[in-house]
Amino acid sequence: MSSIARAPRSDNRLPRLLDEAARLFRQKGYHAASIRDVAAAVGMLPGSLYYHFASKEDLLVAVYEEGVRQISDAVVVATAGQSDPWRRLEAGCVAHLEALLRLNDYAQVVIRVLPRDVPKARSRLTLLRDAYERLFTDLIAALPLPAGVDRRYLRLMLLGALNWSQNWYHEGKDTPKTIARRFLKLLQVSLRGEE
Amino acid sequence: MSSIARAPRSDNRLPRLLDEAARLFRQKGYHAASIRDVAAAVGMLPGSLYYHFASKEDLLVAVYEEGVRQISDAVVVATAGQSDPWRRLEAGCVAHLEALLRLNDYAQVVIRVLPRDVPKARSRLTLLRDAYERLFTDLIAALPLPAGVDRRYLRLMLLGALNWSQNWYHEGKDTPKTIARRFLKLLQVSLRGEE
Amino acid sequence: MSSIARAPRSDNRLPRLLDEAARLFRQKGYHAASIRDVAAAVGMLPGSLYYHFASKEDLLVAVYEEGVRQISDAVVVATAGQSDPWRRLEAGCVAHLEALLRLNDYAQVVIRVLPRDVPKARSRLTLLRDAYERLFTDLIAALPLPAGVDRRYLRLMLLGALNWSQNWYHEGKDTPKTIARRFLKLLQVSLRGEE
Amino acid sequence: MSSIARAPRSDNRLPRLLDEAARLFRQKGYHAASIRDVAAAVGMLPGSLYYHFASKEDLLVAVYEEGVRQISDAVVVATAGQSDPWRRLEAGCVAHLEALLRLNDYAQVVIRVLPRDVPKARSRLTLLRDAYERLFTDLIAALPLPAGVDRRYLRLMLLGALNWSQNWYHEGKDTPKTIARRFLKLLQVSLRGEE
DNA sequence: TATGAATGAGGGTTCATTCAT
DNA sequence: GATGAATGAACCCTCATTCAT
Repeated sequence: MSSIARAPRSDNRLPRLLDEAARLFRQKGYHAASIRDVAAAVGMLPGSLYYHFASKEDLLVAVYEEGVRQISDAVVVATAGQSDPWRRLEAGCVAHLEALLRLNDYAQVVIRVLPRDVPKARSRLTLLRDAYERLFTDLIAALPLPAGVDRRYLRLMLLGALNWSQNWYHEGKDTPKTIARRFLKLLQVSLRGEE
Repeated sequence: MSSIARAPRSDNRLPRLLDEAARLFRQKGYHAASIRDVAAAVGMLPGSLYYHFASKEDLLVAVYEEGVRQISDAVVVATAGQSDPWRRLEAGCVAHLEALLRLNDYAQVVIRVLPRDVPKARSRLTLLRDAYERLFTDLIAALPLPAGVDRRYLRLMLLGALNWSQNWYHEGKDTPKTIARRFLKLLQVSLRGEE
Repeated sequence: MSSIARAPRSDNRLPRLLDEAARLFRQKGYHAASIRDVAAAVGMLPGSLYYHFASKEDLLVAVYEEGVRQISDAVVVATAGQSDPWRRLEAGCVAHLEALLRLNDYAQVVIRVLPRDVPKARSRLTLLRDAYERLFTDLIAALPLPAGVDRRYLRLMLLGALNWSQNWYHEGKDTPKTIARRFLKLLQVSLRGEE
Repeated sequence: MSSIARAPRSDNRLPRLLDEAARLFRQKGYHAASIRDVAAAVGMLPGSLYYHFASKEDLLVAVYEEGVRQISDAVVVATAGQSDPWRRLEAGCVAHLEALLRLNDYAQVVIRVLPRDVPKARSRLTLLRDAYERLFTDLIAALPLPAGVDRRYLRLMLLGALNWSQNWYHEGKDTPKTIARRFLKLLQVSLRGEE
């Protein structure tokens, strides 16, 4: 009846390894973050890292996978609370941008490290990104839109604008939430007077 | 009166050096393109390059400068032919995107190589980018817009979306011109039916 | 009377381990075949291998031992059927060469991996080789030879030529049997006309 | 008339680099001799070596080339003094073996490092070896031999036996010259009494 | 018998850069 | 303007091996 308490899962350093990799890839980018940096951050020797990952690219892919998982979850959770299509899209964009700009090393890596900069992992990274973007394809598919609006371009424009914000955002000014909402507003209203 | 015409331009290889640097930075990115690669492409030895540039960052900055110059010229020339503010903006976006996606190694470097990826040159690169973006600030300032529209966000959204297209564009489908126009259209019309 | 039959051989993987080690040492050589390679080939982890062998050198020595055992057996069996000394030598050479070139990973390792390439095992490997070569010392001792012929050099020449054939033999042309016979023939006849 | 003495060829360290590489490859074999070893022996940093050679394999090939050159020269010079075909062959074998066993790091590498142990350089090494062996093909072609003697096998046997002597030779006993002569003698006489 | 996780050393190689000539 | 030769640091990675479990 009394069961012996099983030893808690071995004090695995793999999660910390991923955390530090995410942090460094986000901070310095893929090329500038060395395997040594990552290993040192988790208190390992560089070679030890290769017990967990066969190559630096594989480490990146693992971070990407986790990044996509986390940001997907964030978007799914955020949109679940809404039923109105525009509200749902807005919630998704806000979640996306908050992960991207502030909260989440993993998610930031997904946007910051561009597939074309890592040829050996390019296709895998692209697949992961594409899978994620499908969430937005769906959110946009649900929008009631005027005839003739190309939903694909709507997605590309919206996500492009959001993702690019990593290049100009500085903590302290507008919040991610504000940014996302303003971008959406620009799409919702007509900028041409004659309408 | 007739002075002996001195050959005004030595056959120096600096232009080719910049051309090849632009090509390689565009193709591989900053980190993956080595000084060796660039030197080899011009038929120089790596050390010789340092006669022209004090560091790899300086070489990048020189390419950036030329890139900004060329893409600025392209935008200025394109907009010069138009007087209607929206037409002017459209012409600017098309010129921007064509340089970015197809025509111009220098211009592509300006978008492809992100300042944060090159800490030692970051501020210089950012200054150059900002100077260029001012062209769009002006184009957008001239637009007749409904009250309450934040022109700064309009610029950030539009340029963000355009710049990000480097990440998904593939030659053969839509042309840069089409893409630019569709993005603008999305901004011009109201996506919300009720408006 | 009937004792409980103990399963005499556990399903232990040591034989397969040796087999794969032999295969890999033969295929890649000692240095290029890593403990990882061997372990992976048996479906073990590298560390697990150290339950069976204290070091990579010990593993090599074990393969060598088995190699010498097998090639010795082959030679003994082949010569057993012959009584004429020259026939016996020929049978031994053919058996030696067939093991060496075609049939036997273990035997091939004995010739392919040179003692001087593995300093830590050098003396042990040399002892094993020497023990094996004694078979040929005996076969040659039994030959009726003209006076003045140095039997030691005969052995060195014959075995050297045979062993070196690993460096030029390609499956498909002459068979090991043919090669061995031709070498012997060259020794048996006089190449100098005047005799 | 009095010309200004040109600066003696730059005190190039490449020759020393090759010398030390030859020495170490001969001493330890290809795999066990590291780039770091070679560099240290010549007083360079490991990376500096790559100014001269693009890879470790290329360094080996360069040593091989020099080895083949030197041993070829030795054989050519040695045989030049003789006119009798058997004497010429003998002189060639003696020169070959002296280079192989005692005198010449470069030549020893050619025999000690086996092409199959260096897959990336295999074909190049084999070509070099083959070119060298053609000297012996020619020497053997010139021999007056009984009908039916296969000269190719004669070459393979002779060179195999000579080359393999690296595996058993120890300074102090018989000299290379003696060894070469004894091997040849074994071929020249008939070992079969009845012939 | 093995695994999981790591060590410590060292592998070959590439990098941006320097500087005498 | 450029070369030839090298530096020093760092690169990613692989090695044989260890040891608690």
